[in-house]
Amino acid sequence: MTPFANSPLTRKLSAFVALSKAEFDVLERLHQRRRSFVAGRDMVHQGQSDQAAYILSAGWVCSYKLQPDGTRQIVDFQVPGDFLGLRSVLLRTSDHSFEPIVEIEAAEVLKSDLLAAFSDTPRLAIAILWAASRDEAMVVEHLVGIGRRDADARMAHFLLELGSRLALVGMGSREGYDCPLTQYHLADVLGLSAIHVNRVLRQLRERGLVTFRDGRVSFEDHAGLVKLAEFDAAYLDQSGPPLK
Amino acid sequence: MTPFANSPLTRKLSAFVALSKAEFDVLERLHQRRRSFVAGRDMVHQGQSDQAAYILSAGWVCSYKLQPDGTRQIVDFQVPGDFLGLRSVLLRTSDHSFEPIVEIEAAEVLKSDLLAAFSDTPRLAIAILWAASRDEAMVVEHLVGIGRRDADARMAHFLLELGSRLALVGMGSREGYDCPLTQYHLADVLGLSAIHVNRVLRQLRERGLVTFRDGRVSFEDHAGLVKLAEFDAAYLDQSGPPLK
DNA sequence: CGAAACGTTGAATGGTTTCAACAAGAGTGG
DNA sequence: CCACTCTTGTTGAAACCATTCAACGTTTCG
Repeated sequence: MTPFANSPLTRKLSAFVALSKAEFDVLERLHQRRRSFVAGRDMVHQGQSDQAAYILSAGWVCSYKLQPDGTRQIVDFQVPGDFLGLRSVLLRTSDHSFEPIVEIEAAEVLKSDLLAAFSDTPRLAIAILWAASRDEAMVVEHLVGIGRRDADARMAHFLLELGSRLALVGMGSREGYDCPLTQYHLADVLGLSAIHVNRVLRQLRERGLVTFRDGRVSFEDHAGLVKLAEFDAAYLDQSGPPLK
Repeated sequence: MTPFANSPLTRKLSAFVALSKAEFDVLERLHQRRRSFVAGRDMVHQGQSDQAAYILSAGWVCSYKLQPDGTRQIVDFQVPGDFLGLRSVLLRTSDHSFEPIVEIEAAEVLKSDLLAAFSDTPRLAIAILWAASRDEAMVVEHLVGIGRRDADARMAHFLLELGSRLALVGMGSREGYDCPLTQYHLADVLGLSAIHVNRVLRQLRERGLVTFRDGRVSFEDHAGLVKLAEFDAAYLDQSGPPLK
């Protein structure tokens, strides 16, 4: 096993594609330029045009957009194994900001490194683009949730989705997972007020479904929660990238 | 001028990149396989895995997701010049459905044609991927709107965004544009009830901002509407794809 | 100790939905 | 041609979900 066989990104991709030794090695090379960032200070600002992307290896990040009136909408969270700013590398300036929620570890990936990796190992390129496409599917699902689910189902769905994502990199299970988010983060991602988030959490707890407390999400009735959220993980556990 | 210099897609891309003769020709070739579809019947179903994409040349389409409870959330509309199902060609099965809103004209693009075009004219590839990335930015902006704007601003923002998109292909101006959507479509895209859409439209009309009537959107106070929606077209009129 | 961040709760307000009803036009079959 | 239905648009009233305002508790940290 290569030293990075346990890097979260490798784990995630391995869940869907059998990677060759050469592909492992290229992934390993992409992890070379390690950096860390403190919590709370933006890594990338809205409008900034930056040529670097990151592979998150430890910690949580959120990507968000600020409104003129001061409210913010979190578009997505990144957890270990996720790419960060992939789009802005390949295509254009970022139109949203990235903020580490806790201190994080990330590998910086330069545009040139990425393009080189892509031409060396096309299958890896497809696997990575597939992961990016999965991120997009999550944004769409998120849109559906905010548009058409009430606060309870929204919260339930969100907590379940996070659970699935974390399970893929070995950081969560059907029992629950560690989660550094505050109720303010939940409010900003779900399009609710922090106060209402508090009430919704209380209600879910009193119904014996989930407990969100002290940085830990505990599923007490996983099946019940799935039913409440009408959660169908199909958009996450797709059949994988079209290799071969 | 080539026969397709006026195809909406060519117009759209030309607004951001100066296309060479060769690139024009490749775009022309992509428009060969013309098809039409009747209104109301899905072109692609959720979950279907289809190898074809389409370039929409006339008419409107909506892409949406159906919820288990029967409600639907429209993710985006496609207007002439837009790609349809691009992602499902390159990457994976579609996770939402496409429904023509009126009878439409589209050019079918096979995976092989697209890949050939990409390798023949890399700049065109980048231009097309840039357009795809712009679509993504719209989905994100849409998410922000549903999460953090009230019904009035949401409606105003949506009507303005559509106006900008249509103006790019010569189908709209600061005065307004033709629009085949029903109030139910507006409800499903904005995450509102059709009844409330009706009230919001009435209010915007009575405030002298915009009139939505008989298949026509008329801006009566464009500046006022921009202000109400806090509409900033930056995410649409980006500096263009990173060519050169 | 005081300040700041996060969590918690109650009461009032308000935006949005639901229910119910009706109007107008298009298309259909008798 | 008419009656019929279906789709779309419109409006009022009641109910409800979520927000805002206000207050207070807890923990952490300088």
